Amino acid sequence: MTAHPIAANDGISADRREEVLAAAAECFMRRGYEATSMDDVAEMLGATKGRVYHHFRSKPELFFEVFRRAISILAREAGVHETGPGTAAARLRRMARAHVLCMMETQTFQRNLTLGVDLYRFGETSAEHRATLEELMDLRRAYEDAFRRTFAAGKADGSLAAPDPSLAMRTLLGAINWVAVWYSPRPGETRAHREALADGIVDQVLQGYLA
Amino acid sequence: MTAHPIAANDGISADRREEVLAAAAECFMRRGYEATSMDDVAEMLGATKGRVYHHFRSKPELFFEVFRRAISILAREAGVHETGPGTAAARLRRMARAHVLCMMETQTFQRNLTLGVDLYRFGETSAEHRATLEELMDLRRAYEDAFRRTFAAGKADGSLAAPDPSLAMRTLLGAINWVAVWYSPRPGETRAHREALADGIVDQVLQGYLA
DNA sequence: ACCCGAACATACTCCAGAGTATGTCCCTGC
DNA sequence: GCAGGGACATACTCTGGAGTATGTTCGGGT
Repeated sequence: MTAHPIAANDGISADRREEVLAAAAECFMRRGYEATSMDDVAEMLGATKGRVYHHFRSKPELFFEVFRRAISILAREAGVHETGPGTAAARLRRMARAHVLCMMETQTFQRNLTLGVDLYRFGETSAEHRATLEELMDLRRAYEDAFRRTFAAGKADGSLAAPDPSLAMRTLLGAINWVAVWYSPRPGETRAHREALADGIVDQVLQGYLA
Repeated sequence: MTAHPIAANDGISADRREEVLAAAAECFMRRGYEATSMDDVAEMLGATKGRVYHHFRSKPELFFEVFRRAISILAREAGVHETGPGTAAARLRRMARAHVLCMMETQTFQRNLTLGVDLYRFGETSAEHRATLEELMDLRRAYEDAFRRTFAAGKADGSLAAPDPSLAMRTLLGAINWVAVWYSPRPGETRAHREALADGIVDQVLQGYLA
């Protein structure tokens, strides 16, 4: 965070924390939040609980970080395309395409978004955690709103035909979020291959919203 | 199952078992599988664990029954429309519409389908449970295949334009499965209201696949 | 050479929750 | 009217997992 005299040391430390975060994402994605034990996360690292608790205060906070990371990736990769050249339809296509690629390439993080929403709906978290969850849900809502706004913009500039932008956003996001559920990378699969697949998906799905 | 001398008694008993099943579905949907305790299910019934364990041998078996019920509802309500009058596009529309209505009206059961798939992907269930899970996944696959076949039929009869029926099935199911995630019934909502919403969703989503 | 703190590992505590064993009530058939 | 079993409630056991307290190693600063 703050500038330390030895920047190199800070970078190493951050990397090791990152490893823990990635292992946690993997575990949470596979077994779900509750079924994942802190020992599971440690085992995946070839380490012990000590290491995990050294970097994260508790299991909820570890999960929250995974969630936060997932959204921040989406916002950076896909959300940025909201402001860009071309019609609303063109921008929406770029957003959706980037979103699908995120679902495929950072699947371990992205699948935790759904888990987080479930946790929110009827979590028994108390006070402090509740507040954090609210904040995370706001981040998610903010990201989704980019899609909603773009649908509305498409209605205005005539490039999209969405009677209900809110509903359109939900069906579109449903279709492309679902990618994280069924997609698994083929061995020896290249980036170009994924891009082609993403294009195919987006082409088909977006067909329903074009003017 | 088998015909008993006193049919009335059997019916009453079946109803009480049904109550437990519904309570379990509600709990599993809210908290997820692992986070739900057998005491939670009992508490929702205003009863104790004794009652739950009287009707179901274990927690996994209870969940499996919920899952099985969810698919059987889908197959009965939506799957049956695979064989019907009209073009493949018309049949697909009826299937999708019924599917969406199931997502809204039997949400508690349907949301457990996703949980089941997650459980399957990396469950630590052993031997017997593993076999049951395989069987349940087959049931799900069989249901999804109805959509896949209908897309293929639409390619043949010229009513649908799906280059890849398998991919089309996935994006379509993604969009309409997602309904169970975001939909919650408005107070005082009528069946007609839900049907209108379902029509709106299906109209929009199907647009992308029409020839 | 020594100290200190980051970065872990080890060895505990403690509770929630699955499963069980047993008791209780009531209805039904004889 | 009584024997038996279905349909639970009560009262346990026992393990797994979150969190903690304490030990250990190692690299850098003085």
